[in-house]
Amino acid sequence: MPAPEGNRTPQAYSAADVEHKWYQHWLAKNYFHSEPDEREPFTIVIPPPNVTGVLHMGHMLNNTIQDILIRKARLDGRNACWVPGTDHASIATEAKVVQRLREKGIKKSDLTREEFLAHAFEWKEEFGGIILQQLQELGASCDWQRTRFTMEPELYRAVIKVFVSLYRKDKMYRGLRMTNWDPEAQTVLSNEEVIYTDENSNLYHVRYKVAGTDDEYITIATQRPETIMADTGLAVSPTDERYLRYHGRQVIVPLVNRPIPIITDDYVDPEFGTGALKVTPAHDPNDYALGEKYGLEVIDILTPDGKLNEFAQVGVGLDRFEARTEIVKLLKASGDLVATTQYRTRIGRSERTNAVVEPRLTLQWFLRMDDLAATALGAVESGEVRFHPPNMVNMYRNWLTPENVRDWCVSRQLWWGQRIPAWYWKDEVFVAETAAEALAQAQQAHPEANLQLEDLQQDEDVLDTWFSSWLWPLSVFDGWKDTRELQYYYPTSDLVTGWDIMFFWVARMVMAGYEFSEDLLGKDFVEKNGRMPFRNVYFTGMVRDEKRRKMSKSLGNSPDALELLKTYGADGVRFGMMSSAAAGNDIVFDAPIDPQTQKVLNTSELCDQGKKFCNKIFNANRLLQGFTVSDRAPDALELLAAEWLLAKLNETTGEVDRMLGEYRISEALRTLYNFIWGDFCSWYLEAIKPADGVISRDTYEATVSAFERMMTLLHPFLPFITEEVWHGLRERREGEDCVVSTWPKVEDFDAALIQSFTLLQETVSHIRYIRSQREIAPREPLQLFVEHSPASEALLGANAGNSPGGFRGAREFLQKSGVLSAVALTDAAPDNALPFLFGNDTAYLVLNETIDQAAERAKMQAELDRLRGFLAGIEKKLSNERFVANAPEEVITLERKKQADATAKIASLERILRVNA
RNA sequence: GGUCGAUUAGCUCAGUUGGUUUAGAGCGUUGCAUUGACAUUGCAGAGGUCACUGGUUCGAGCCCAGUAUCGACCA
Repeated sequence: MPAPEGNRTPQAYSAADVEHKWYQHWLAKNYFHSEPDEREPFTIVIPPPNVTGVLHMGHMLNNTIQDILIRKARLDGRNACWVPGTDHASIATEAKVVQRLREKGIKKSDLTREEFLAHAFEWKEEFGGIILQQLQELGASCDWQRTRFTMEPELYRAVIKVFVSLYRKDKMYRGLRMTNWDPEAQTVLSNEEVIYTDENSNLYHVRYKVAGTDDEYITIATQRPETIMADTGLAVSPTDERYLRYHGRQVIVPLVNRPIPIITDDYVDPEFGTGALKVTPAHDPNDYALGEKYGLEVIDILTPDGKLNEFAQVGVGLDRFEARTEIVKLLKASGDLVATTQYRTRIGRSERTNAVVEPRLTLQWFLRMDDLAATALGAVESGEVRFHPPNMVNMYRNWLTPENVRDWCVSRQLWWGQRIPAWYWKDEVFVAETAAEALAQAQQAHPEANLQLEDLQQDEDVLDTWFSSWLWPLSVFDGWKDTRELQYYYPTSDLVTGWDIMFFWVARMVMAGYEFSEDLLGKDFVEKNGRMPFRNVYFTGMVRDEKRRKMSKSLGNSPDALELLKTYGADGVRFGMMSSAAAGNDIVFDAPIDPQTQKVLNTSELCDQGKKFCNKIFNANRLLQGFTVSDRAPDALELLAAEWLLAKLNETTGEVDRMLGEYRISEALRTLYNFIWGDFCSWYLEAIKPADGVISRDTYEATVSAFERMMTLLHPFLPFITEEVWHGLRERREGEDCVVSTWPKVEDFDAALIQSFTLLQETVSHIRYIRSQREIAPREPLQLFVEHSPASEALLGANAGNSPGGFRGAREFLQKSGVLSAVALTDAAPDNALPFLFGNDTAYLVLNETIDQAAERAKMQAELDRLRGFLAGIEKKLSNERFVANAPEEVITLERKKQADATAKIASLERILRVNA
C-alpha cells in the first residue's frame, strides 16, 4: 500500500543528508563527553595524530576500531571516554613552518627562538588539527572537550617534570654518541627515523703507502673516499696472510700524508673488498667502535651541514658529495686510485628530508633503557598488558631483549618542542624545572662565583616528540597537576595502534606507566588497580595498496580519505575498512590503481558494499513503515517467523558478544551483515510480507522490536544508518537515541527451532534450485508431498504444534516461500514427482511436466553412492577400537548420530529407487 | 646475515585449545528472474587433492620436522 506521494520516503538512502544531522545531534546532546562518576569507566586515549597530518587510510582504520570499541562500551552502560588530541611532531612541523617562512621570504636563522615559536604556534592555530575535524566526518565519538596537544602548557610542564625527575633518578645522562645526523635538518635522528634502501654506489680501491718503503702499498676499498682525510687507522684481519708482514707498522694517508697505524681485528672480513679497511672513527659507527678499542685519534672533517671543514685540509668548504668527486679526481691524479667497481649498498636517508644520513659524533641526552625495557617486557609477558593478536608479543620481546635495547637519544636540534631543562656553566650542568632553580643549584655549588642568570646557558635542543607522547595516558588526565581524574580513568582500557610504532610508542608508554604511576597515584592505588597505562593493545595492520605497498603520502598510492567518505558515506567506508581488517594482519585496500596514470582511484568495492548495506537496511524499514497495521490475530506463519527471528537474534547477539570480546571485530560485523541481510531481510521479511499490505499488530511490534535491537547491535560499526533507522522505527522521546540505547542481553532461545527451520530453508532452496534447473517459473505453484515419519509428522502433520519438538507454521512457511499450492504428508509416491531428501525422509515435488525418470535415477544413484562412501568412513572410524577408547564422548555420540542419519538417508534413497524402478 | 610471519577458490581473506555430515565468506564468474522495500535487487549454480614431503595422533587445514616460494622487521 503505497504512501501518499507527498511524504513518501525516498527510495535510496543518502548518507550525506543523514550523517551530518546525527553527528550534530550527538554533539548537541553532549553524549561523547565523560565526567568521572560511579559507573565503571571505559577509556581510550587516541594515538595522537601528527598535528600537520591530514586524514589517511591508516587513521580511518585505526579510529574506526577505536570508535567501535568506545561505542560498544557506551551501549554497555560503561562511562565511555575517548580522549582525542594531536602531537606536535617536532621535525615534521618545524619543516613545514620553515618552508612557510621561506615562502614569505623569512629565514629561520634570522629569527630568535621566541619569534620562531610564535610563528609555529600561529601555524598550528591556522592549519593544525584539521585531522580532528576530519575524524568527525568518520563519526568518531571522541570527547572533544578533552582535546589535548602535546605542546600545550600543561603537557609541556609534565614533560619537563619528567625529565628532571628522571635526571634525579640518574636515568638521564649526556654522552657523546655516534648518531644519525640529518645535515639538511641539522638534527639527530633516531634509528627509526632513518630509512635504508639499496642504492647504487661505487667501491673505490685506494692504495696507502706503507711507511718506510718506497713502493709497497696496501690497497683498501671504500665507498666514501671523501673521508680519507679523517682516517686514523688501517685495519686488517689478524690471520690474513697478505698483510702479516705489515703488522705493527704504519701507512701514509694519501693527499694529507699523515702516518696512521695498522691494526688487526677479527671485525675485518678478508673476503670483502681487498681485505683491508680504512678506519675513520669520526664518520662511521663501526670505525668508531674500532677506534675506541685501539685508542685511535678522532678527526671530524665535516661541518653540521655536511661540508668539509678545515681539518680536511683538502677540498675545504665543499659539500660531501662534491668532495667525493673532487677527491676521486685528486686520487686519480696522484695514481693512488687503483680501481673503481660498481657496488650496491644500503644507504640510510632521513625519513623527513630524504637527505643521506651522516654518522656523526654529538653530545646528546640519553635515557637509560635497561631497567625500563625489562619492566616493559615483564608487563606484557605477565599478562598485565594484553596484546591482540597475542603473537605480537614475539615482535615486542625481540625488540626489548637486553641485546637489542639501546639507550634512547631524546635530544633534537630543533626549536619546536619542549626545550631541554638543562643549564650549563663552564663544564657543569644543572637540571631543573626553571632557570631560577638551576641558578640556585649553581649558586649553591659555587657560592664564590656570584653567579647570575645570564652566566648560565640553557641547552639549545628540544626533546624528541615521543618524549611527550610516551606520557600520553597519564598526561591527558593532567596527572602531574591534579590526580583526581587520573584516579578515575587510569589505567585506560584499550589502546589501538599500528604495530609499526610498537617500539616508538607502545613500549615507551608501558615504561612510563610503570615508572610514574606510583609516584602520581600512590602505592595503594597502583597495587589495587595496576601500573599499566592500558590493559589491552589492539594492533592494526598496515593499509596497503593493491601492489602491497604501504599506503603513504610520499608514494601517492593512498586514496583520498575525504573523497571516499563523500562517495560512500562514513558508514560505507567504515564497513569497507572493517570487513577486510583482521587484527594485526595488513589489509590490502581495494582502491584500484589506474593503469594509465598509475594514480590511485578513489573507489572501493568494499566501501560500496557498505553503502549498499545501508541502503538495504533503509529499505527494510521503508517496507515495514509501508504496512498497514491491523488488530487481527497473527497467523501461524507470522508466529513461527517471529519466534524464529527472535531465536536467531539471540544466537547472533551471543556470537557478536563473543567475537567482540576476542577483538574479532571484522567477524562480528560480518556476522551482523549476514544476519540482517540474509536472515532478516531475505527470509523473515519475505515470510511475513502480507499480500494485501495489512499486518497484525503483534507481528509488527515483534518486527520493530527485533529491528531496533539489530540497530543497537550494529550501531558501533555503522553509527549513522542505525541512528536514522532507529528513529524511523518508532516515535522517540527526547534523549531516546540509538547511540545511548542498551546493548541487548542474550536471552534463552530455542536452538532446536533454529535447526528445524534450517531444514525448511534448505527445502525451499532446493525447490528453487529445481525450478531454476528446469526453467519452471518462480511464481508457478507446485505441490509438495513428504513421506510419513515421526519427524515429518512433528513438523508438517495436522497436529504439528502439539507434537514434541514440533511447531505450527512450517507448512505455511514452505507454501509461501516455496510457492507451493499444497504441502501434504503421504504414504505413496505421487505420479510424475521429483523425489529428494527432506531431512532423512523423502519429499516429492510434483511438476506440471514430464520427468525423465532415468536421468533422475542416475542422480539419485550418485547421491546414494556418495552417502554410502560417507557412511563407510564413519563406520570405519567407529569400528576402530582406539577411536572408541580415546575420543571424547561427545565426538563419539556425534559420529553415531552421523551414522544413524546417513543410514536413514540411504534407506530413503533406496526406497525411492525401488519404488521408481 | 639474524628474527618473526605467511602459503586455503580466479582475487582478497576467515577458519577459535586437533573432532558438526569430505573446508567458509566477500568480490568476481555462470544461469535465471523484473510493475509490489531495495537493480545500491532477488533466486540458484560452478569453482579448493588447504604450497610440497615426511612425522605425531583413533583423527591434521590446524601440532612437529624438513623443502620450496613470498613478505616484514632488525643488522
